[in-house]
Amino acid sequence: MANYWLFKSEPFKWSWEMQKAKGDAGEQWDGIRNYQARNNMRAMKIGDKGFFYHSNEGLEVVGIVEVCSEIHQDTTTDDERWECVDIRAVRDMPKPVTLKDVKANPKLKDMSLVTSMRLSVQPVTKDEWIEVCRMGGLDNPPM
DNA sequence: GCCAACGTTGGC
DNA sequence: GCCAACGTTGGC
Repeated sequence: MANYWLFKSEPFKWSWEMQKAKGDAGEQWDGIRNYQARNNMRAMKIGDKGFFYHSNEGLEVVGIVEVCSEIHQDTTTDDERWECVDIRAVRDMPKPVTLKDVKANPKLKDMSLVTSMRLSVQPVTKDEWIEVCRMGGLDNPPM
């Protein structure tokens, strides 16, 4: 069974458009230098789904991605502590879901996006996944 | 651009 | 192992 996640990126560093340009091959989610975020990636399996969130600018969930590799060394560093997975774009959110929308929804009050604001790779529960997808205009979310 | 939150580092 | 200093993240 798939698990669900949320990947944060500042769009001027790595945007949803750039992610989509990589197509089905995907791209490693590199640059993570935080243990909790890395541990979340270690827990990922191929086929897990995730939200792609624009932080700093946009502040919204703009798309859905899929984990497409096992955990491996982050090739942007020689430091063996830092590993990552590859992700590929699956589809756009028909209607991006903003942080404001998430905060305004009582069902999402325990979501990591609200409670662990600074964590850049977060777990998402199945209920949160379904709810955010619904808000984004996807009644039949990729599961 | 500011600043609160919070993770990491390093001296003791 | 504590905790102050420091650096980074990210919303506003």
